[in-house]
Amino acid sequence: MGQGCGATGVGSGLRADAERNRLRIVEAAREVFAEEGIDAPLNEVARRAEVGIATLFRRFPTRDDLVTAVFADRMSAYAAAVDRAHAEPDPWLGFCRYLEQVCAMQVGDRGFTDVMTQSFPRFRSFEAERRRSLDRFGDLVTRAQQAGRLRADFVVEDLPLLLMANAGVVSGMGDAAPDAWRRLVTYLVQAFAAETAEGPVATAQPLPEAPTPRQVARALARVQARAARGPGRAQ
Amino acid sequence: MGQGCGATGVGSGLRADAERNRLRIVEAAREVFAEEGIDAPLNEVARRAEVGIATLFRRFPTRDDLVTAVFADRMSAYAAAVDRAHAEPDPWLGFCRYLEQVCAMQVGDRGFTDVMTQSFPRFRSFEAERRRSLDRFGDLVTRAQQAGRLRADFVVEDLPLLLMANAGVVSGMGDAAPDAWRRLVTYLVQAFAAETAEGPVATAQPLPEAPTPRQVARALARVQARAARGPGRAQ
DNA sequence: CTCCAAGTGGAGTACCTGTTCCGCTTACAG
DNA sequence: CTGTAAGCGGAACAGGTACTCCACTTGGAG
Repeated sequence: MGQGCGATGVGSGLRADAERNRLRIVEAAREVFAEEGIDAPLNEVARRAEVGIATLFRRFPTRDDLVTAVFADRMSAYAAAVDRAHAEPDPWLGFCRYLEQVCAMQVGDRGFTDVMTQSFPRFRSFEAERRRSLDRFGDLVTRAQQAGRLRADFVVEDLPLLLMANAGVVSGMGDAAPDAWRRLVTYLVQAFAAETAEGPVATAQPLPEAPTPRQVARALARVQARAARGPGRAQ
Repeated sequence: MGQGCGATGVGSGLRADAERNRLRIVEAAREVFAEEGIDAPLNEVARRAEVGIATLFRRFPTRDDLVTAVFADRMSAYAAAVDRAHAEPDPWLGFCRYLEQVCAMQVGDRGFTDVMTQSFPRFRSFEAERRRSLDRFGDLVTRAQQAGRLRADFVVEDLPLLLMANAGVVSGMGDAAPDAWRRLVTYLVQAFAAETAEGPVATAQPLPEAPTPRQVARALARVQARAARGPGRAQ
């Protein structure tokens, strides 16, 4: 007698109206998160989706479930970027374009910036993708170094460094100067060039130690812990 | 008959016990702001000062009053740094040291980072000091450029850019990698060197437009507006 | 010592956000 | 068409923070 779940065709297992609401919620969350970051009030998401708050919580019991659903496709794009970079025949150009693309992704979407800089370990579902991307980025680095274009003391951990710096500029400048980040990235790309490292300035001032992978991991975990402690404030 | 205000000696105009409490509050706020940023709950400040919440609000009617009191001396230090830089005989060294000092000030004090990156226009009392510092920094820039050590396309608006980038790294890495910011600053200093700008990489990839002073001002104002709208969240 | 204005602390109010509960509605299988 | 489980919405509860009010205490002038 009536197991109810009709499953009209796909394996969603949701009633048609429920599936429709789910999509409305994700769509609304995409907008809200982009504007206010992933800590935006969920009330607002439900309101914009024209859905009761309970419906939102029923479908996405935790904020992270919602974030995961919202940014899944962007994460794929992030993962795809490194593959595109590998396809580029010129190692240095591939390296530079990758940095620029990744930084560009942080622009105009505060939510994705949050996900990129604080939230990798927070969302388990993204961890595998992130790890793979970083590995592939390592290949990119090696290739550019062997071509003699990227300085030898560049390490993969400089990528999170760049992402955090870029996030600072993006969130600091906001829409008042939406292209300011390009200037930072250009400065840094020039600093990353092998010839810069061989110049007298660089020789006189050696690069300080990069953060270790463990340190980066701890840093990201710390942000996660802070977010867990208090879902408020933060800014 | 009794106008009450004894004024023990200095012009504080406060009763002795009240003055004592004021100091306790500022001291507590200094600690709390350093740890949690300038949006930290004021409850916590009052608790740590062992003072009733009403006392805090009576003495500092707005959060900004408290922030101003807490960071007045640090702002003086910030202003003094540019003078020290001018005293340095080598223009390039003075320029570099200034950048490093200013960035170092953002480390280990989340509150000061907030004040430096979001809050200049928010706190009128600091506006004059900031403007003067930026002017003096402009002299530093000119001097270093005339010495042929600083690239000609460097502009004073690159300083807020650097501060925002640095703030991103400082808050992102936290105490997990407390020295990571040095690596960013070193990269950037090398990028700022004149010889870097003359290299083939820089020539191939010209620097994008810097944000105009107006854009920077608007960016900072925007952050102020957001902070005014909702004293929560942020993080 | 007396007195009172300055000062105090904590309870109270208001607002915001997260999260759950529960009675009502509806899609859809039979 | 009908029954029912899935789904729904909003009220209610909970916790945290900003800010105010007011009855009580106290420094210090005279």
